[in-house]
Amino acid sequence: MTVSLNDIAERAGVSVKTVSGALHGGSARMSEQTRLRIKAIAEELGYVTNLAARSMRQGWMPLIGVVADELITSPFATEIIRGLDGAARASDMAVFAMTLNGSRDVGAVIEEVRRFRPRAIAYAAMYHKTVALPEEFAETVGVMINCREASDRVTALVPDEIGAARDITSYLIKAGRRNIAFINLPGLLAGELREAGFRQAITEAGFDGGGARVLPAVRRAIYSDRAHSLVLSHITELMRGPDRPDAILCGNDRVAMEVYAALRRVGAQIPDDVAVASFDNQVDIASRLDPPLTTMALPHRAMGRLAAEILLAGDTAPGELHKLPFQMVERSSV
Amino acid sequence: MTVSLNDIAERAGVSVKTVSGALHGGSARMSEQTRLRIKAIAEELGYVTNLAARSMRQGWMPLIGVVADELITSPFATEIIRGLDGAARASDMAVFAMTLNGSRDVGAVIEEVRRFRPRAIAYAAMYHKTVALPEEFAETVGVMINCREASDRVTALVPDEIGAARDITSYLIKAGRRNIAFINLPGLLAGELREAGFRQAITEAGFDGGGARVLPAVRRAIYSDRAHSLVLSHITELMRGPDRPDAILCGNDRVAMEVYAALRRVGAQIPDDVAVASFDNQVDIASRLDPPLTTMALPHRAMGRLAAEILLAGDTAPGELHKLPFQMVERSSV
DNA sequence: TCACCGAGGGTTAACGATTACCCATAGGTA
DNA sequence: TACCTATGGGTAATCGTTAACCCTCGGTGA
Repeated sequence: MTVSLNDIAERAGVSVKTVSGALHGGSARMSEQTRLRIKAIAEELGYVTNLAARSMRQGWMPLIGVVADELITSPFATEIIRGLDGAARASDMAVFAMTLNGSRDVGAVIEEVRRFRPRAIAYAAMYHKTVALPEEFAETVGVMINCREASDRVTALVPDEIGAARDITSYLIKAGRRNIAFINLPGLLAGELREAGFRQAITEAGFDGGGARVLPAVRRAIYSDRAHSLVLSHITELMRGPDRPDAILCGNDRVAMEVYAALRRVGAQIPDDVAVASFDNQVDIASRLDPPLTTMALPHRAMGRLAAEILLAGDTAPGELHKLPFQMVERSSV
Repeated sequence: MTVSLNDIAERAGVSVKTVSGALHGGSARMSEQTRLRIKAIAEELGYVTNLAARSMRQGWMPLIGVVADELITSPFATEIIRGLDGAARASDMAVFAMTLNGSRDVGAVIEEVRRFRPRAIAYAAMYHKTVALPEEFAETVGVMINCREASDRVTALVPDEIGAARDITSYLIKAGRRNIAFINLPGLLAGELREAGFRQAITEAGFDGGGARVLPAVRRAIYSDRAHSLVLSHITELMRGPDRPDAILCGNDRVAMEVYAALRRVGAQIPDDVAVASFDNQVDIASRLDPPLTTMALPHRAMGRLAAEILLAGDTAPGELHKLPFQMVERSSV
């Protein structure tokens, strides 16, 4: 059914190895004429390289395996795959992702991926977190993306949450805001780190006494329809209180969306009365809010790209931790 | 380096074929004792099946190849992959997706996928559209997902846009709304079909004269920050005019988001003054709007699942067109 | 004249898993 | 006793590609 090198060899009246050399071996000794003739026949017959067969000799398939922790449900985390894919393609590799949707255990999925003999394996998380990788996979997985392994045995790529929080807070301060509240998402690693960065920037700027407050945003799950209740009460309290903030930094864009709604309820204007800034740059939300939201974009694409580069470089890294910078997207909410 | 059947056979003192039978061949004649002993050794040595090697005999890798048209940029279209994955897994298959990001031509990407010798190939689009597949790939691609091939040579799975529009319109009518405006997204196949369904439902209900109007929503690209300008002017005009609508059906959730903002500007209450309904159920948006948006959820998951089932059934379908029903998600905007 | 060289291409042995076919033994049966 | 069959397992070919090694045939310098 499918065309093999053999078929081409027969048709061309040469040996298989000559065909192989003509099609793939860049430097094989061979007259240009023969090479062209063989290529023409391959084209005519509709030959498609069989990578599985090639992999028998090579020992691996030209694949970067990705074990993804719910990745698929995240709208913007697909950027990770995009970054991986771009860098992989440069080495003529493809990305092969497998998702562990909740119930299944990590080890089993890693083994499933290994059956395809990828050149290297990465573990990617949907949101920044710490992951406990089973002992025996510490050296199977080459890079952790958007997460770190509990005992830091594996090289990890994570967003620089603290730095981003410091940057955006400084930005608010430079914009003249002096009384900044931070509405955080409790229970998330990213939230904790962002809060730490926020505090650092406030302290460094030297006006802690006056303004900074940190409030938890929601208790319910992110996808709950009713999550905004807490935000509304906080905002109402803040804006009606004696010490009105002139800026609100949000734990992420979703919180910002709720903050927008709450501010509207209490009649506050963005950015005139209150500036709003946030993290993530979840495009559908951030660019569509009214006014469009200034936010720190997660370095997902960059993490993907760097991951592929590290994996393909092949130098067994000693479990470093790379913190990648966010990028500020200035819109009109500040 | 990696463990092969040979290594296990040596260790167990049996032949390779016996090991193969013990590990994979369910019904091979063999004492249970031997089977268990071999399995134990395989486990101990950390054996992982080499699917590439197996594929040499089988002729294909246990993969469903997916050629995805920008799929990766779409937050909710990942549901297609999820559906595919679920159904594929039931047959011990994996999904292997490759994205054509704009510049590259379809044929080249299909060939790239074919190099991995997938059992079958699907073509998936990010949003409902018509695709012109190069002539020679009409029989390589087994199923079109969320799109149809221009000349309908390939079995296609698409959302039943017309039916969905009729359903949601009828729902608005049943809710007592009599003056319904449809704010559409021009230039999209889905928009055209939804509009047709809307008109059908209005006509069937018998009160066309009074209320239904169709207005284009935006001219700019979907991701433009300034896209909402047109919506705002339309809504202002509608709501201030003599013939105020009591319901607005939106071309999709993004339009709805802008409609919300516009209605707020003109001081209209949702759903008391105006009910709002929409299409897509883009969760981040629909469930977070205030009030949460009633919308028709796209059957992405179902399309993925059905695609895998069709591909794996193997019966060369004669280019049918399957229209899959949306699911209504009732929230509180109606 | 002859050993040598390089271009061009052939032979063959892997790679790992599967499978069609064959063999040996034990126990039952005519 | 001779034959048959079920059980447990071995042998070797095969899939498509690559790579190590070999062969042949002009031409060339000594």
